[in-house]
Amino acid sequence: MTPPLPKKPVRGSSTGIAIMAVFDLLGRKWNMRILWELRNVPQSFRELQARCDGMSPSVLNTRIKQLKEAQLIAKTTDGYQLTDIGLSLMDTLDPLREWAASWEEAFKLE
Amino acid sequence: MTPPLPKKPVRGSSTGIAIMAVFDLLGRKWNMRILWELRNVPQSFRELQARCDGMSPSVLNTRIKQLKEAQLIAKTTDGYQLTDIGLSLMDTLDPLREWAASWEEAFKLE
DNA sequence: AAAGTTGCTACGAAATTAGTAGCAATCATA
DNA sequence: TATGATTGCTACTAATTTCGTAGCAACTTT
Repeated sequence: MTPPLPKKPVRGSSTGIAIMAVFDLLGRKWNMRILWELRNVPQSFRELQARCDGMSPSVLNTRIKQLKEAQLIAKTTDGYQLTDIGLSLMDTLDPLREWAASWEEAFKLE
Repeated sequence: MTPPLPKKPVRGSSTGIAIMAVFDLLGRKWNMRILWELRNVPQSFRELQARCDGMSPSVLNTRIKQLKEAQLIAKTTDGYQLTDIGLSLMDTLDPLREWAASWEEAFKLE
């Protein structure tokens, strides 16, 4: 399971373009959620697991490894937390919240 | 495989919050990529498949169904294309390109 | 009318994800 | 300082997802 990193991509993408690596990384189950849950507070393994609906520890473990390798999170004395780049990713993904709301609206109008 | 929709989520998320449905939907392999490839040009099934590195037609087919159900794409005489909401999603995701570039930078500096 | 193209389904194999159990290390409490 | 709880994580199996190939019916093109 080659982890997606820029420059040396990844799962079914032969292009080598960074955005494809992003799609690959974020397209794996739980990755966005994990980063999202870490956006405000550093958390321990088990805290994180709990916040992610009790996701299985084996998967969480591999996700953590990949996200660390991708330099999006790091382990500190406070637990796992976003790196600067990781945080900036969450910042650029933040408008998703608003979009999600309008998406939801669209469904109510049916 | 319950498809993720707002209000009635989804795979391992019990919250019911729209953003979680987004994470679920976009967290499935190929979904972001498919939307991304459609952002400028409507495309036929086989075109789309080709652009997505020849992804397997069975998966593409189920993805198309889900994305249609989520009202992000629609089938027209020109092929599959983004709906308005789908397009707005791509707009809010657009800054990812720039982020990906800086992410890549961070790796070069190692 | 023959040959190609397109959209899609079937189906078995491979890979990913889930779930449960458990264990060594640290921490807290008594 | 013994005891019990908590934490971080690994092992292992089962379930689900994804892949890959083959193929077919409905068009289109020649």
